[in-house]
Amino acid sequence: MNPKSFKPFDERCYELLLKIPKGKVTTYKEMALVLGTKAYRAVGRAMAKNRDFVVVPCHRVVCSDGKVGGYANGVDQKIQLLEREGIPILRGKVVGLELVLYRF
DNA sequence: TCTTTACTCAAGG
DNA sequence: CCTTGAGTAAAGA
Repeated sequence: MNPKSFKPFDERCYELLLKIPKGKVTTYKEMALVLGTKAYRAVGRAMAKNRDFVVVPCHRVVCSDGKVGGYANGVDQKIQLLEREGIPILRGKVVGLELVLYRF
């Protein structure tokens, strides 16, 4: 067994996402950091292709700037979901990202 | 191999 | 606000 027998990159993202409690969010950057990579894009890309808008709370992932980023089901939908969980969003950006940012 | 992509950072306009 | 360029990793052609 070699130390490189890691699960698919996508699966890693999902596991992390599932750890995010309600009312909290994470950034693509934090995800990549925890996964031990710097390919912030790979994280977002994994979501885009899977768009687990039911299995995985990918709507709780935003940009490091607090910008909502994107959503396979529609960015507007993502914003509604976040606001519903108690996360205020203004002009497509999370208000007080640090306050709702879940750190692993 | 090349291009595109739900990213990020830095720099210039 | 915008675009470039560089860094990085995965999917598709």
